[in-house]
Amino acid sequence: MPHIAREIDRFQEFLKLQGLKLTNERTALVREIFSTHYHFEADELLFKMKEKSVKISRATIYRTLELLVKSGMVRRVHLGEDHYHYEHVSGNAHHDHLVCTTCGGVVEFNDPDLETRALQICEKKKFTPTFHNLQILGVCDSCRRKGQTPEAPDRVQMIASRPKQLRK
Amino acid sequence: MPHIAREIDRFQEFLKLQGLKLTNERTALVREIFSTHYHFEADELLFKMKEKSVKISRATIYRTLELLVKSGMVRRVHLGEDHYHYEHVSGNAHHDHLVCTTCGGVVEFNDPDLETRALQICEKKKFTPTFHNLQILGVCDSCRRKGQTPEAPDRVQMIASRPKQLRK
DNA sequence: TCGTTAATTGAGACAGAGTCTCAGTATCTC
DNA sequence: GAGATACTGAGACTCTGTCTCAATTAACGA
Repeated sequence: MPHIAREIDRFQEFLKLQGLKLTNERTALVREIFSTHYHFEADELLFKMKEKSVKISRATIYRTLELLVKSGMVRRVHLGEDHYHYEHVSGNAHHDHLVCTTCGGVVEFNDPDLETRALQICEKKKFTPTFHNLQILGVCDSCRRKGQTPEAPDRVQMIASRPKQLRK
Repeated sequence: MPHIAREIDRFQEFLKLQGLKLTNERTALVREIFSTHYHFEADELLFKMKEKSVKISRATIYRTLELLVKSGMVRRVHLGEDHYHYEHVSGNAHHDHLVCTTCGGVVEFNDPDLETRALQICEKKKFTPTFHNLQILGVCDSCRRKGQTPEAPDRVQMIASRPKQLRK
């Protein structure tokens, strides 16, 4: 997979600039993240690696994710749950999320008009923005067809989440 | 304070509809939330009550907040930290947040154009929205004047947070 | 290729936010 | 006022995430 090799190179370059090292663990994680996952949780990554019998500790997972975020290759986002989700950044295009509170599905969108408007608001408030994060919670088309009706606005606080894997 | 009495009534009405009871603890929490705080954390509330020598357990705090969220009187929001913040809903006007990553300050804004655009996006994606949550992270005017420069976009992940109170 | 040095790793302790259980207590309704 | 039922507090527990420290490994130069 040439595409993944490129990501690994990109990461290595970043590491070198910081005087840091590319290890087997870091390589394996970049490979995993950029090959299959899109939105994922740290714990999920830990589980996947265990499944593949690649031994990587929780501490290393979190440390590597932090580096990937710093390098700009991975983004840390809130999707309405009480912990972080991560997503890899391939096209570099900023985007936001529609999160279905019924099935937990996530749809991305990028809307230049919305971005522009957000910048105008910042300007008006003399605020220097660096990052923004918009989640719209609701019910996706296919869940709605299945008869799911949305909760009253402002009361939706939980989204459907996958069953937890065992920790150890 | 007639205004707070009204909020308590509102909550009681909600509780009655659900076959639930208004207790001293719940009343005290509504009073606290609607009298002084605006954005607050569960733990902060716990601490304030302790300070006032009103004995309320953590479990009750969380249980009551959940009810208040269900009733629509309180909203649960992410402000860029890894745990929830709450805010009471008085005017019922939806708003979003500018969060300063330097001082931790929060500025609210409500922008009809932005809301409209968000709805249009949902329509296009056949998504039925119920709630949305937009945080713009960056540096506020007064911090910028003090010479704080923003981090590179997409790499800002932490915001300044107040020192933690002791748990117990 | 080898040795040195400094970064990295894993195990497990720790911390913070939030949930759950259960026995004792308070509220609401009649 | 009594009974039924919901509520509370204490503390155990879970989950996410961080930290420490001894042992390991990558990277660089000779």
